[in-house]
Amino acid sequence: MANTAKYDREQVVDKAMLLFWEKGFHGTSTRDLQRTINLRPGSFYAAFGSKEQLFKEALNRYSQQGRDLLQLNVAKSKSILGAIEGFIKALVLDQRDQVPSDMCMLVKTIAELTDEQPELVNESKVLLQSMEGSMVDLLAQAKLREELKPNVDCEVLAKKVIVQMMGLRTYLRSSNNEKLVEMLILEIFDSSRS
Amino acid sequence: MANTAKYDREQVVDKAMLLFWEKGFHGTSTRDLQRTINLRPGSFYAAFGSKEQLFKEALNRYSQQGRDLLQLNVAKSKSILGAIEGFIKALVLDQRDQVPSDMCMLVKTIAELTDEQPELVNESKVLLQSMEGSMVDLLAQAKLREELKPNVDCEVLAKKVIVQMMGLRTYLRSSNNEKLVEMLILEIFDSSRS
DNA sequence: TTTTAACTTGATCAATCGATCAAATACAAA
DNA sequence: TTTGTATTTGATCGATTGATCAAGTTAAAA
Repeated sequence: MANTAKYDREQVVDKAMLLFWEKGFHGTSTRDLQRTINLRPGSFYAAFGSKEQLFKEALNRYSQQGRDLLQLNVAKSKSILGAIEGFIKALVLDQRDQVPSDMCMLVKTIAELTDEQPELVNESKVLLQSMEGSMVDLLAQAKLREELKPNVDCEVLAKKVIVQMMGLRTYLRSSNNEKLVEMLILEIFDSSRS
Repeated sequence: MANTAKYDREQVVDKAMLLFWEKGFHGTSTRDLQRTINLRPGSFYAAFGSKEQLFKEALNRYSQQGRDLLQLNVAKSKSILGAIEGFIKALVLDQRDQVPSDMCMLVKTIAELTDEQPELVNESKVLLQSMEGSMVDLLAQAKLREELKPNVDCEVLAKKVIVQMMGLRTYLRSSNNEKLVEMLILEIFDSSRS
């Protein structure tokens, strides 16, 4: 009936995500994008509608990658807390030289954008909430396994973990002090471990 | 000998700073700026040279405001730790409805910009370092006054405080959870107080 | 093999970007 | 009051922005 697209949508979104992650929404031009993903304007707008919609898709792709990394660490670690620590270390330190920014793309987005892009700000907030939810679930499991003190509030602890991750990644970007960041990652659960 | 400028440079930089703080470097156009500070292009470029130079001046103005707020809290508080807590509360919570963003302008800048604006990224890092230095000095005073446990490393604690501030302001932006943030501010010195 | 609809391509749109400049204006010094 | 110069003004620069579109190309369905 018709011609078929010659590009792989997943690969394209992935490349766009990396560029957006590095340069931000306003710092990335549609021509940057089109060159990076090797699509001419017609194909670009037929596939994604607008720069904003592609960014939204990139946010979700980014978030999915984060979930995958967390799942990977849960699978390969014996303890839940060890898995979370491994996840944070991998995300914040080990992946450093393989990704375009030290900072979380969702954080970069809520930091950069205003009410002029409400959908993108909101999507980032929702995805961060979702990550916090996954953290709550894992900590609840850790509590069942008696890895945590019985009086620990998992929802509060999850929020603390997210706050630490946000702070540590930002601090790493500003100071490049890996030693300190590694130390503080290991301290996250210090007062909650059983 | 000549005509004299009709604008107050400090007021102009202050207004520009607020706009940059809200919308970021790429999100703020020179026309936005010129309208906000009521200067025509000629005066604008005669006074500041470029958008980038004005942004740099705005960063320093922002940083000076932060130092002033810290100094104010030191002056009106009996204890050093109380002063730092008061400063953080004022900055993160009380000022919320009077400033254009929940987040630190220096953090927003290092989050948004790349090697394409090395001077602005570097200036932000330097100013953050300077704030950390002030924090070290205050904590050293607190230690002398025996507000801190004798084994506390002031330089490490200062870094922890900065990490917390970065994390908490970002988390507040993403979740709007003032209650939690207030609680976590009060916990910052929990394990260091004598 | 022909048809037909989806996809690709490159030119191009109006709007806006950061920045420049000549002319008009205004004020301090002579 | 006149002179000289710094400032102000608005037009305008070339480049780039996000996005549109018609023409050309491709491949699945008939």
